[in-house]
Amino acid sequence: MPESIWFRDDDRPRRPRLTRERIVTAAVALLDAEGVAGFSMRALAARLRAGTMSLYEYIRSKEDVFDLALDEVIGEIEPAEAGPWRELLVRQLTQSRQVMRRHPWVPALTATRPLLGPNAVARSRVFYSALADAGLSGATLVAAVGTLSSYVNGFVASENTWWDTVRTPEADAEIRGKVTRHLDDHVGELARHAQVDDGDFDAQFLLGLDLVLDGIATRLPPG
Amino acid sequence: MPESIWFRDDDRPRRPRLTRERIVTAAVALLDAEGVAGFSMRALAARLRAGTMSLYEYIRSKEDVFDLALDEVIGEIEPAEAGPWRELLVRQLTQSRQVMRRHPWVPALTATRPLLGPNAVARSRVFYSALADAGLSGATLVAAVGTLSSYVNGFVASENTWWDTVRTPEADAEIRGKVTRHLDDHVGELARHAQVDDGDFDAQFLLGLDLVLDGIATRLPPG
DNA sequence: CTTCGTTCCGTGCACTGTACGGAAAACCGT
DNA sequence: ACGGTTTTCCGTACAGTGCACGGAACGAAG
Repeated sequence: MPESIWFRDDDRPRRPRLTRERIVTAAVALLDAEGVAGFSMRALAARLRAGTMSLYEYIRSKEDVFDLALDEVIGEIEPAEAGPWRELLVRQLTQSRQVMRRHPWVPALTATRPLLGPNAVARSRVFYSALADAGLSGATLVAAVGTLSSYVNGFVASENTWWDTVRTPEADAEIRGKVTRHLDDHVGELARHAQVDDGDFDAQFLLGLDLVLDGIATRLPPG
Repeated sequence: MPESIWFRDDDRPRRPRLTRERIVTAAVALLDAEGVAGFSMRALAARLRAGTMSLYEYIRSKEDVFDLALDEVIGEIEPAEAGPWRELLVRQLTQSRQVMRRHPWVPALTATRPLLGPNAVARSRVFYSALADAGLSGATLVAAVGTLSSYVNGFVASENTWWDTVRTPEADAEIRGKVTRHLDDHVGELARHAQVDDGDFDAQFLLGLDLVLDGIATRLPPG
């Protein structure tokens, strides 16, 4: 009795080789490995041992895949739960940065497309409600949230491009020196302590974040 | 006497049809008209009424063109001269935003590549010296500058993607409503005053900017 | 077994960036 | 005026892209 209920799996009456999930997972892996430039539908299909056009049963276009992959990795950010607004936001944003470092292609994509996926809006709500609880509302609330996410995005974007310029296959030290000298020549000693010098991005990140948070704090109602 | 000194132009003994400048100008125009996705070397060459491969006498790759076009439009930002640090920065950043609105492809490109062109570093120096004069230095100075440029980039990027989603050929109002409702459903009334509702980006921009500047102000030495 | 909807995918098309090598033109020394 | 060199121009070609189309293979239902 092979078709007995005990041997069937009614959760998935159809069991296609491909699924949207499998595609998205593979897309994230491919983007991690090759970057946006190295990403192609053919390479994605190859990774899944499938024909290229099979993918199009599950997604409408390459753009779709980008949107899905983006929301997928945004899902890796676990929403912070409770705590004072400031610590909560620091935790949340630190995690965001970690995710974007793990998936360096994220800032490039977020710059082009609106983030409307379920995970994105869920994370966004964390910011809104944290700051609303703290006492913000209206346009100020929107400005605060926007500023915070702009900050993470911008910071990690420049962090990534810095590693990219330095991590080029050859000439690790040579290029590093070249760029540093280039900047030194033109910006002068003002940027002496720029990331360029030491790559201490962790400290810089928290420093800038504190700055923004201080700005937000001035907008909070007294108490 | 056609070769008389009065009819010659000794400034340019060689006078090629193409020049790097002409290419860059055309590239900016093409990017303005078609966006990053619609930009191609063939289209660029066509705009210059030249063969595609002629371009490669003057630039090494498409990436080069992007870098040059980027620095070109950054040059449109006229460096603010004097004045109290805060007004100066507001002026400078407002101008940056205007330029990025005029050339909506800028945020997408800055997210990927380091800004090392002459105009970019010149503008960057304006920020550094303004804040240095105000009393910042070291890592705090770097953090402040980074935060400010992240803010403009991020703000305009989301501003642009918003216009893109809404300005889609068909269904101006329909899509607008769809997205608004989508966000309303998930983020709830917290974002009621989001850009989504009214598109009053100017006010929002200044609001967020003030927030960041307040944060910076807390780092200034007393006096 | 037939029918029908789903899944898979080979082929083809228009288009991309750019390597290569040759034609044409502009310059220079005689 | 003429040969040689260098600079400018670009046609062709190649490997790659996203995806439209239409057919094959398969599973479930009648």
